[in-house]
Amino acid sequence: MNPFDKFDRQNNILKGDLSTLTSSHIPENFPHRDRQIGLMVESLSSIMRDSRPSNLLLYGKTGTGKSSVTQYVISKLGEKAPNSILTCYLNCQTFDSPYSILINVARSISDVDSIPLSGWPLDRVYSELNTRIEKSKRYIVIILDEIDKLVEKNGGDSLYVILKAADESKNSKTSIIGITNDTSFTEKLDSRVKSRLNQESIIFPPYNASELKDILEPRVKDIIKENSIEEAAINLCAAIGAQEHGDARKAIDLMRIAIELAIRENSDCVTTSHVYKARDRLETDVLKETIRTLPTHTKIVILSCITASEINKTNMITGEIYANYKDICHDMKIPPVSSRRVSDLLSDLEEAGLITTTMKSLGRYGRTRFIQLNEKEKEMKKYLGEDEEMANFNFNRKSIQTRFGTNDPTEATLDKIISAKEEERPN
DNA sequence: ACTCCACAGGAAAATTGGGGTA
DNA sequence: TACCCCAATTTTCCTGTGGAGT
Repeated sequence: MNPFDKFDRQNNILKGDLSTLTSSHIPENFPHRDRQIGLMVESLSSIMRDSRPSNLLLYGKTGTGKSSVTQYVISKLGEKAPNSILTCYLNCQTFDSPYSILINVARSISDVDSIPLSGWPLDRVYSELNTRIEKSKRYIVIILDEIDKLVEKNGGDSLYVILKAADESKNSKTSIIGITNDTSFTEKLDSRVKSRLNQESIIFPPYNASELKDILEPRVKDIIKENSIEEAAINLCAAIGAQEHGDARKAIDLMRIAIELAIRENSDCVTTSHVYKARDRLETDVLKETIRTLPTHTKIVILSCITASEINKTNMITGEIYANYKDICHDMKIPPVSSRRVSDLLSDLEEAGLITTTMKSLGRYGRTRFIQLNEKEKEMKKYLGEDEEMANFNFNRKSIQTRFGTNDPTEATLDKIISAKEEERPN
């Protein structure tokens, strides 16, 4: 059979465009978000009257519609009042320094590309931003996604600078929308920032399964031929999304992948088994992407964890991981970073969900973090093996002897200490 | 009660690399 | 070209700490 036959064979399922089932797609209506939309519109339209700009803070876990609703509302307002609203969307994970934020806001106000990515003193960027704001005479809405990252990284300085810039603009009205999934976010703020930022907040609660179904169903019906999807498949997507703290993004991604799989299998109907397969694939995709985008030294650290765990099985501690890491760097002829730095990289890995660490004190033998790889160890190793940066690492190497430096309690002692500890606290 | 391990993690110093000015 | 300024990243230096050993 000619492999290209597959190409022109009609699929039995799709009648519309599958790309409407991506999380970046902004739909025309948002089930169960009327209240939030109403509040946002109310608040934003008050900037357009001459009243003082009020800043908004949106709370909610991932996939509860914060970003999508924001983009939707902004675009609708833009249609109502063309050429008077200017938006600037920034993800604070990527742009986390005062400098990069100011630059990006300034650039989106007017794209005269005169501000270099580095080199200017901050106050020059600041005054340049102010003149651009005043010149533009438009309403400016700055959306700061994952705004909590700004506080973690440098104590909220960036936030203060940007709020001040917004406050001081005279001719134009500038408003800031902060998006966060950290409900305790405001507690970490310093009071001068808090009063400016926390003027109005809107909460996006997680979706439950039936709400997720209301989201999925109309979108699916638009692009799928009649009777080409089991009701149960939709329900399952909704249920899995609801389990994951009411995550609509996950439910939507699952649905899309399930449909793709069904098409690839050339079946007539999307079934629950497609959804289950989609769930597995989604998981591996996320893991693969997480590992691929890790910085070089972070990759080596996770590699160090993996090779160490192959020998040690359990109970890896920071010192061992670092010693092993240095060995690997030596093998790969890469200069290693300091142990202090590796300590931070381990925290990064924990945040990325690749490892779990527990602080434990071994009394005489110090206090350190115990490191456990997550259950996808084999896959992680495989993806690292495919990574070109890791190409000259010998994946068969085995060498790790360090344990507690020179002052080595025997393995048995350590195990005793640990098991004694675990008996104390069974959970 | 006191010691001391093996780090955690804060703070300051040093390095790196982009950019400006003369 | 030489030299200065700047932000970001890392290193260096440091203080703090839970609990087994003594």
